[in-house]
Amino acid sequence: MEEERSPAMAVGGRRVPSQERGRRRVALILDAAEEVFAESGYEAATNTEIAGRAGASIGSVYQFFPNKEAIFDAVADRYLRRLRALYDEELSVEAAGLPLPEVLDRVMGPLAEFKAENPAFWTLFYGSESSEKLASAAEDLRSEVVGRLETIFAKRAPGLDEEQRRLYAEIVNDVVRGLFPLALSGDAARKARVVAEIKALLLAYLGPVFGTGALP
Amino acid sequence: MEEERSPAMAVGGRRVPSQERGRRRVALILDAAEEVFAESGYEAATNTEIAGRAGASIGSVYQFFPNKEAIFDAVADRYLRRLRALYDEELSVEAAGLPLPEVLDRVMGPLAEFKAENPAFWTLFYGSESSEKLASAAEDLRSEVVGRLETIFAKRAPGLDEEQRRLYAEIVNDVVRGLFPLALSGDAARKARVVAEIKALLLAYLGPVFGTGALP
Amino acid sequence: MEEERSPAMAVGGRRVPSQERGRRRVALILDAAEEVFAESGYEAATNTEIAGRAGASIGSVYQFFPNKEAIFDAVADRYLRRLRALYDEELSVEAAGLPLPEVLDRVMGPLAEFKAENPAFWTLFYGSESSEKLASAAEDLRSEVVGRLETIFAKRAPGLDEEQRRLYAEIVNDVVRGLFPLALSGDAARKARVVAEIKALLLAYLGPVFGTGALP
Amino acid sequence: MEEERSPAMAVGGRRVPSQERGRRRVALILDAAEEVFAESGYEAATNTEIAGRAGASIGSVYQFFPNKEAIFDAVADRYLRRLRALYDEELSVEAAGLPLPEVLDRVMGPLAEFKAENPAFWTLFYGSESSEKLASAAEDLRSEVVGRLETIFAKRAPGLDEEQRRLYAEIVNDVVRGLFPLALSGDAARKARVVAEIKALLLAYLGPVFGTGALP
DNA sequence: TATGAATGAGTGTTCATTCAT
DNA sequence: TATGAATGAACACTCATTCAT
Repeated sequence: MEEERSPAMAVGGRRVPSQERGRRRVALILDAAEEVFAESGYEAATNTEIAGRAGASIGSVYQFFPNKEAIFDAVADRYLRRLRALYDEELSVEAAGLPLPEVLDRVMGPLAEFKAENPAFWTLFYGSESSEKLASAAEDLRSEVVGRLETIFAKRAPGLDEEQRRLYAEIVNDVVRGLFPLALSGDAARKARVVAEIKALLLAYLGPVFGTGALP
Repeated sequence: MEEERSPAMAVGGRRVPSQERGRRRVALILDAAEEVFAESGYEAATNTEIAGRAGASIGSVYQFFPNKEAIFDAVADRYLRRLRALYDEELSVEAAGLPLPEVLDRVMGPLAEFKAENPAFWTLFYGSESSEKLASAAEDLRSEVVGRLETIFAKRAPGLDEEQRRLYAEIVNDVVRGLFPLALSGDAARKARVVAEIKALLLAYLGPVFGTGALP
Repeated sequence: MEEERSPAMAVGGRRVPSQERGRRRVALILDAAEEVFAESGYEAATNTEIAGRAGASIGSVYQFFPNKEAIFDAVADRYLRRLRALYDEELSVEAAGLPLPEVLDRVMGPLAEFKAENPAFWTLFYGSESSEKLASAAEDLRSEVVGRLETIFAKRAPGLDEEQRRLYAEIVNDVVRGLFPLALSGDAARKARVVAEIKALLLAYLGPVFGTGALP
Repeated sequence: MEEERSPAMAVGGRRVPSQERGRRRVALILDAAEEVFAESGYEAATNTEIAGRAGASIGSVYQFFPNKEAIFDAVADRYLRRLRALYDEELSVEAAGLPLPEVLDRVMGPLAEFKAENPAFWTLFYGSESSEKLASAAEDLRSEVVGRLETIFAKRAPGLDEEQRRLYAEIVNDVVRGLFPLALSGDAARKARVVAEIKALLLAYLGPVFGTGALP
């Protein structure tokens, strides 16, 4: 992935690894951190555990990250970049003109794919509100999605009050966020069914406002 | 509060306080725990802090609760009892026959009221932390609400496949849970508006299946 | 010692020990800390070592002191109280009227006694300037002595410019402080000799200004 | 600086740098170390910080110094050489014949100059920390000065008991060392005044023994 | 030779839990 | 029964030192 060339460190690292070895280390640490944060939550995760799973010594971790928070930030940042890349492909401005069901597919599709490929992601970002750390990272993610939805809604219903438009965007985001765990609570068939229900739900709600057909 | 006569301890207590004084102590501890858990989350909360706010010594706390987990369980249990009492009033079986909008009011009303009266509740149960502890408590709450919704839906659409019915119940629960935080992100007007939107959303989705009018 | 009834904790403790057992603990910890600080200096001293020598667990130490700094402060405070008590006896205002040699005895005597009884004291307070912690504690001690000297000098030479008087007081303090280690570098004979030299030195310097006889 | 031709490494180095480049590196490292030791004290100073300020990598530092102690020793040694050079000029054997006030000037002058030019020096050597490391370095410095004073005193009072003579030398050294910080606690006027007082103090004490005039 | 990544023992500190009084 | 002192494993983080490149 091109956008990860100069990685994580941009966010708040201690030392940008200048050797190839260091760059590999950082990636391993982030992978391990992802796992551990997801399993235990931010508070309960321990740097020692992260180091252990990354096959590194604790000192090595601190060579690149000044503290636990920075590790988390780097993980969050990596997620954000990846999700943004996914949405850049599927939910660009042109997508606004597609029929509403397809637009919804393109909202939920990347998220589903992302969730499948990054099992830690959902737990981490949408499974918490209490830790400020987590909440702020989740907020970044939320802005990303809500912003894109607003743009699309603006294209489809230019006359709509801006605040109302934003509310729609937020509702869509929160509905998806609220229902996605249900979609993963079973086998593929179940999953398909729940996703279909979510789509039905949103279509019933949004159709009258934004029209269901393709934009002319 | 009547429903707490034979109290919390049923869940995981060490010793059922037979003296009035003991019962008061337990209540104070739970009140304090509620506060502390809400402010700091389960992990970061400390038993010493809880004891302090309850005006008790740490030794005293351990006289009634064998460990931190038990305190949390008791808090959760108390919530569950209170919420159940609220729903017993508003969402009894007879409510199933009311017009759908009113049914939805009776689903969301108690929750809103409860959330308002117990500020710790939402943060604690729906702001997980991916801790198993929290997740299991949240699951109990979820069953409570989903079960009631199933009963109501069974009344309104007896022909519906049971699994489908359950899915509807779960979706309603998750939508409400997913959108409620948005409802509280602003002033009273905002709140009313978001709640109205949630209702509109659910009506548009459920109306065709369950009918919007009162049951004959 | 009467003045240590409600001890150390006044300075910045975490919890005032309410049980006798706790009070004994605190005293043991302070004794150990005194030793360790003296041997290793503030920076290099470790709380674990202090706990170990006090026969306490590390947790016990933190039960009474919130951090290393507080331990040091308590040690310093204890020294200050003890030294003050000593000087209260020997260097009260009336002492100002004695013959100068005796005044000097009463300046150096308590210090010598104190140094002998508290071997850690000198190393700790007069052996450092670099650590701010130490420096500030030393400053307190210095003020104590310099202040008393000023009072005495004021009595003996009321016409003297106040600033000049203060300078004399500071010089005496610093000379004593600077030469005392020499006084302890040998056996009793050597010690007596050096102390005599210090007295001679100060008499030669102060005599012309403050007179050597008793005040009328 | 001439006296550093075959440099510091004599004391505890790992490898005598034969290249010009290496010699410059060592000097830079020592400069940095001087700064860092002075700012933070021996214990708190970190080799990484030293390396950083010297514009070198930590590995590079270890190419020249086997450990932190060796760096300190080299710094101390450099000071000693410099101070010795200064005293070689001003306090040579011939100086013994000058009038006593001038002799004292030549004792204190170089020290004042040296202290002004090497701000780290005093803090480092006379602001111990009760570390053995520091103490031993300070001892070297002390010997240097005390030795010279003994020589001078031997010239001026050949009949004096050797031990007594040594005691005088030590006292002078300790008085100066003890009072110099006071001399720097204010502006130039204050400084001059305190230095004058020190001189007066020492003259009053030494005059009767060593005579104040020039040696015939 | 220079670089900087790797190591891990050690430090201050916290907190659930136990236990003596 | 109530109190609060005692315990120690665990955690975040540092830093001297070594070693691969």
